[in-house]
Amino acid sequence: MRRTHQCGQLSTDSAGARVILQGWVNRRRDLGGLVFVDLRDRSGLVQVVIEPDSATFGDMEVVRSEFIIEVQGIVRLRPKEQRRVRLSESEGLDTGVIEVVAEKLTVLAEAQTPPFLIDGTVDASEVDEELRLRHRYLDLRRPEAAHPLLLRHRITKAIWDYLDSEGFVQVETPLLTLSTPEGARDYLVPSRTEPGSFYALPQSPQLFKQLLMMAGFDRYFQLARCFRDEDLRADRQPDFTQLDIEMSFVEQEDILALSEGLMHHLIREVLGRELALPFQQISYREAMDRFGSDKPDLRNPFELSDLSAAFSNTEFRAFRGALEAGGVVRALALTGTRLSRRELTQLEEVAKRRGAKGLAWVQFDGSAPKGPIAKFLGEAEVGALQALVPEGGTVLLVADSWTTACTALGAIRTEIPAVIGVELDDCALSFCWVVDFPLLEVEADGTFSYMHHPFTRARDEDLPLLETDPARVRAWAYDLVLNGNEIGGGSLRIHRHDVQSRMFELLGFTQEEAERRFGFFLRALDYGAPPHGGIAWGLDRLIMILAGASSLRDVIAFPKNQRGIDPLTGAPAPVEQEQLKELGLELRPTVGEGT
RNA sequence: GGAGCCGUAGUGUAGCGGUUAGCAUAUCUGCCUGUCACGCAGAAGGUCGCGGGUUCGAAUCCCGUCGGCUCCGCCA
Repeated sequence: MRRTHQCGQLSTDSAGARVILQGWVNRRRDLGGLVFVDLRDRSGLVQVVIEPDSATFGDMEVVRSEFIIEVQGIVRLRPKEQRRVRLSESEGLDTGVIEVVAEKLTVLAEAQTPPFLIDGTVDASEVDEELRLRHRYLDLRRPEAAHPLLLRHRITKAIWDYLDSEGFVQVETPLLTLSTPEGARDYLVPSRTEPGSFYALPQSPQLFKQLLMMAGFDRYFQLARCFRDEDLRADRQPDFTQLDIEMSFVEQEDILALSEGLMHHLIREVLGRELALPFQQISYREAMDRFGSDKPDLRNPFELSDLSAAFSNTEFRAFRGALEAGGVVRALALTGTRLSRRELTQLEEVAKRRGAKGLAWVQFDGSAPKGPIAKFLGEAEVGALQALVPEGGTVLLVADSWTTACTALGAIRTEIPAVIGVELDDCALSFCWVVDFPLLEVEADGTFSYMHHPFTRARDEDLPLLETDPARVRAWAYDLVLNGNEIGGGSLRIHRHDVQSRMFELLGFTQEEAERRFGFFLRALDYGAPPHGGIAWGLDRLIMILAGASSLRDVIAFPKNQRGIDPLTGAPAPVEQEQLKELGLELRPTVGEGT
């Protein structure tokens, strides 16, 4: 290796040293008789000065931004009046006080003018994101773009260290595996050796990690790549990374405690902050009741309340209809806040998007209620409403089924801070657990589907309900929530063949179907499966929040755009006819160009 | 599958019925020995995403389409 230092390593201590640096030209300032170059590598920037009497002065002529050059020279303190405490944003580096006087300058690689400025003078948000992703290798030269990846590295390092010290074993599970029904859409990979058959890329290593427990691996983890062929969002990529954890002979509290310990370690290591443990636990029911969400953001001060009783004799037809249909009247009280018509309309849109038929509102500016529904309100109802906003303000109301009313107001609750101009503390790390999820969800057609996944264990005391009232059965399932984002979820698993079969049955699988899809797994259960459970963290999302990013794309080296296309490589792309033939595949003429 | 926002030199933007399509920055040339977003002078650079329509006249208005982003559905 020729280089003796990295740019950012140099400091006043290096003064007088002869160094060889290699890096990119961040900027060039040509004063005619004197040329300055800011040289950049991963460690930071340092100023190189080429003096007119230098033998290498002429070499500078051709050098442009983003050329890669080697500079041999002497480090010296800058003239006193020319010292800059900080030239770069890189923490604490004081290369602004020194410079490298070039004795020899060699161009290692020329570079075209980049399609967007990457010298730190333009903020990334001002450049079209697609352009940046198409040239991601240029984008990542910017320290701000590279930062989330460096943070990511430190986070995964902390995870490895902590789990290793806790006796966990990292095991890799296959990427080419079996498609299992339901859940998300699978990515399929055709088999050449078994024409007509397909692998699926794993949506998660769920069954493999359970098999590892049956194999006696006690404590397992993996930074597992997972694949789900669903539409993308700012916080959803088709291939993403889970921290997958599974433990044997444990109960729910053991897994929560392990997760908390790990999170505490991680936050201390990468942010130098101390988390208060344990995290608050909120039941699913309570989370929905109070926050209208199963991933409540506890930084948000507003809460929902129930006014079903107060409106039991209401004359307001829309509310009475909802109550008679077995629904509820729920409210979101905004003490001291008045909203404009325009804002109320905007919020009503939010409620409607979540299935509410409308959004009612009442404002108190004294004791008289104002708003379109005020004239339908009896004295008791006005009293109940006013009790929610004793100092005046707005009450937003939705009457509907419990789920719809809670969800709609929950969505509004999330919007409120932005609407009324209150900022949630973005430095806060507000963790909580949501626990006691229902085992099952009732579909529109009245059938049951699992809420978490079909391997989730029901709470023992709720088991009798499976026959009488399955919707009320609670699961040993939990989600980890950070600032209103679901960043992890897990459960205790079924470890008995008979219980697992019963679960499949309940979910509408015929015995034959269950055998065909999960036979290998049911057989494994017959050979002695320990009680076990685990959790999977959405690693990308966690990093996104800790990096202060607003999109998963910022924390993934080479992300895909909203249509699942990688703007850099252009994937996915058509393949040669020959490749299809080998796989025994034929494209329908209407599909793609199919070259 | 659906809704919304956005597409103008390399980049970021102004212009919103008649402009030689403006500005900044980058690029190129010249000058410049202490700059650090160097400065100064000059030059080049535009199918106004694409197609159609309205109009005497369209970057501008209308329709369609393509692309990007955000959201709903979907994501055990």
